[in-house]
Amino acid sequence: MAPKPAPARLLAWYRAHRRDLPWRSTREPYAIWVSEVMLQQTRVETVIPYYERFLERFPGVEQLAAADEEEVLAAWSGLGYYRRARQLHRAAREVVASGGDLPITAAGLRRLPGIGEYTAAAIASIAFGEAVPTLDGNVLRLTSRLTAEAGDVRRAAVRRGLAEVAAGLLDPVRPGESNQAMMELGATVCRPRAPRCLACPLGEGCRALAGGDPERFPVAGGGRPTEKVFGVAAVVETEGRVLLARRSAAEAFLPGIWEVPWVVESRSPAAAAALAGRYGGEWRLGEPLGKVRHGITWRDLEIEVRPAHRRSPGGVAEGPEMGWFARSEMESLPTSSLLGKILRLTGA
DNA sequence: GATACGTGGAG
DNA sequence: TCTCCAAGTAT
Repeated sequence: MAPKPAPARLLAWYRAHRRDLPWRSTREPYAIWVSEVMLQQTRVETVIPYYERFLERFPGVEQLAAADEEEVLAAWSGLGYYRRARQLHRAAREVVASGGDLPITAAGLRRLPGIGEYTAAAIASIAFGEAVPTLDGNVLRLTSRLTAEAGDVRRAAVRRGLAEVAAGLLDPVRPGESNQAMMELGATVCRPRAPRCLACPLGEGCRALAGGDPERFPVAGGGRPTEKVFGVAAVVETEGRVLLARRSAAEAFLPGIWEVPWVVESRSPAAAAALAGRYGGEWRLGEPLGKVRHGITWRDLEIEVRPAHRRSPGGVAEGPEMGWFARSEMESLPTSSLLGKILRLTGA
């Protein structure tokens, strides 16, 4: 007899091991919606009491829409990410204004404030039976391990591939239950650390388990950890204008981005001296921050970079273009987040 | 694609 | 104490 297909094994496991959670005893769209928004980046145990109190206070979308924002926020107080409460409230008013029923497809739900890709799929599959996979953190981890996905899961293409894997685990007749089964499996068995692979119904086909180190997945960050490096930035300011340099378009990393001249080099006094010498300053590793000499503010920086993105000393300063810009002008330039940090550190 | 957004639990 | 991060979304 052939072994049961994966979607069936998954469902069987879920029915035997699922936790009894308040929102699992209903398929009412509003209740599912509230639970899914509350569960965004928030632990199940934390959500439970909030969910029960919220539904008692606002039993349906009409009551929620009729409430003052202040009341809604009060009910949310302590849960965190308060934008969720405001957007849920706003969305409830939109729903009531357009008839009182939630959109029944993921695409329709997706247009409501506070409902992103995940939440739209969750509500559509659980409350309305649409066969769309939910790619939350749990499912991402589960599918990346099943396939031993080596690509960075922050990349859109990799995530699309994992969504395909999740779609393959869906029972088309019970997509909501399948999705919850994947999330439950990810939360209780395929955990971030110390996964319980012996208890996993999908262990037989899991490539990460076969590889011997499931915790290696999901891969984020190009496969290599970030490293702390020490560097220095030169904020050269004259008459209210700041000297910026731009990389050549030929450079692979951040071409065309304006930056203050800076170097990044792992604990290399030589590199620091080279830059300091170029601008006539004197600088040594470990000196206090914000030293000003002749209009030049030198900033020590400790930042995290990926080894693949390490540039040679003075990489930016050696770019083909240099220019002076008022701080107000910089808002319209393509700049890196690092520039913003540096300018904030050096004040107005 | 990187970041900000809140809080509390686990290792 | 400290880091990581948990059923993400919006910008």
